[in-house]
Amino acid sequence: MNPLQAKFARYVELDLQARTQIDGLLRSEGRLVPAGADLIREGEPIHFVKLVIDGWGCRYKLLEDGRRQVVAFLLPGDLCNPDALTAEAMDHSIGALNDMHCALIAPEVFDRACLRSHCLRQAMAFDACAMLGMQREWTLNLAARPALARIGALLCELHYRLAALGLAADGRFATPLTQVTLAEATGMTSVHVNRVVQDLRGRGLLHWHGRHITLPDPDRLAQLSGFSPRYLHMNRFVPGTFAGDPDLAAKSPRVPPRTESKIAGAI
Amino acid sequence: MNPLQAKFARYVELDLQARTQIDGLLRSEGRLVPAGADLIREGEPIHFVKLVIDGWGCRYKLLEDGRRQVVAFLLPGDLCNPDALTAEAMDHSIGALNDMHCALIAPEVFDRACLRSHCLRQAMAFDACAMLGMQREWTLNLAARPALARIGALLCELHYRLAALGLAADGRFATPLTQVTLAEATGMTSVHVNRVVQDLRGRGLLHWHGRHITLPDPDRLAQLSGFSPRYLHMNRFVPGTFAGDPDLAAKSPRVPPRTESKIAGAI
DNA sequence: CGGGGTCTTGACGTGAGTCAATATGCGTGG
DNA sequence: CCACGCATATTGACTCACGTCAAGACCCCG
Repeated sequence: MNPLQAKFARYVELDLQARTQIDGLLRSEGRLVPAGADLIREGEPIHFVKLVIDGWGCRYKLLEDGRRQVVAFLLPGDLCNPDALTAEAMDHSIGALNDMHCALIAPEVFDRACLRSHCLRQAMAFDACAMLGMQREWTLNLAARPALARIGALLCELHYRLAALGLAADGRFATPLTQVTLAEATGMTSVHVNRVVQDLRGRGLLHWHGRHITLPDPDRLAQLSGFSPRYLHMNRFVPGTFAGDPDLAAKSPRVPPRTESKIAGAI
Repeated sequence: MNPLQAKFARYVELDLQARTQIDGLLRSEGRLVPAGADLIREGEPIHFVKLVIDGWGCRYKLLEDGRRQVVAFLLPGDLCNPDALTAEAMDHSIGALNDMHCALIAPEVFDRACLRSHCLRQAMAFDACAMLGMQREWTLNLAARPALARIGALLCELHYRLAALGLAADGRFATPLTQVTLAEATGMTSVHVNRVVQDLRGRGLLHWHGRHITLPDPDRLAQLSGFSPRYLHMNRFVPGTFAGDPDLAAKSPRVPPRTESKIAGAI
């Protein structure tokens, strides 16, 4: 099972037609991007739809002062440029966190595949929703949550996404993250990331040694961090890991309580 | 000229067919959402594609502690739920900042219009790029910029988007923003927003009285705030306001300098 | 065995939050 | 036309989460 198919199957049930088209896409030319290198840079034209097959990447922007801000993580199965046919120049850069295998898909090929399968089109639409949802959630995290919750929520999201791909089990997953990268993503200093990480360790919510992370109690971490996976739109995925509790799925889609606004109902 | 058409014309040249389809969409049932009310809430099903005709809205999420975080502003011509056919439940809420007129478009009608015009499809794709781009830029703002630049960049973006619609001239535009709303959007206290606003006033970069904002020197504010409109993808728009300088368009698409990474080229 | 990237730790500085009081402006009803 | 009342804006004093700086420790890899 390739990662794109694994992810898409979390959105909708894929029929044979869709799986065939996906397989077709996967047969595109491949590319190895070494750790630390860029897949594409801000301002460059977009020639291919790129798909992460293996390894992690990140979307980032450089600031005036040279710092870099990571605005998204790319995991296996993630599309780097679904908008190849539209946008003519990148408004951000994409870098590899570890050695990263990508498929380079000609935009026309990509488009044709979408035309040929309704399921695939649907899955792509879900994926776009999820990307926007993640970005919005990330905006909220940075704006509104204190350091501990911020890091906690990021770890929960990564864990959830990886679990959906079958790349995490029992709260454990391999990762190329460093505390510096985490700092670039959370808008904090690596020094402060370090202190927060130790705090999480102290609370028994995180084991992180080298290239492996374990979340011993994802539910508690999620609660502490205000993480709820709704924005990922993976309707067909309820992680076994997140609960011995079978009612989790039922409890989860709660609407946060709203202190009554002066004007009553929504439309 | 309706605002949707005005915006889309900044992405691509609209042919007659596209303009006809857009006019068709605009004839949908309308709705008035009073200031402070919600258009739709997190968790609710999506029945319509909604288009802001007049007034301002915002996307927001509520936090555990009751604060609300604004993650995007919706201006005339903005689509609230282009994903109506895909996502079954909202992962955030949409509220009106002032009295807001919306068109409620049946998803099938929306879809049909897109099918019938290639231009329209293209414009929609651009708009999706822009929405993602804005969200990423906003992520970066919150994570990496100090309060003054954060507010500056937001004001620049709003000004740019409004100017593209013809709703700002000479740096001046009408707005329902309050310092509280601005605080909810920038992840700051309204107290601190106030101090920053006064700082901006003191520097002669902002006039803000009641429901009108003027940016006396948008270029300088943009530079101070690190704002560059690339991420808005409005290729066919170079604001007169942003420059007596006709070379601005040529200068603008710069790639920020990159301190040489250990591993050389991008692909 | 050495070296660079990574992680830790401590002392100290500061931007932004908190709390709380006061002003200002505006829409409404008298 | 004026008075009241609420939303919004402003101010000052004090606190604190997180940044800065700098030194060391660790650890994997060649």
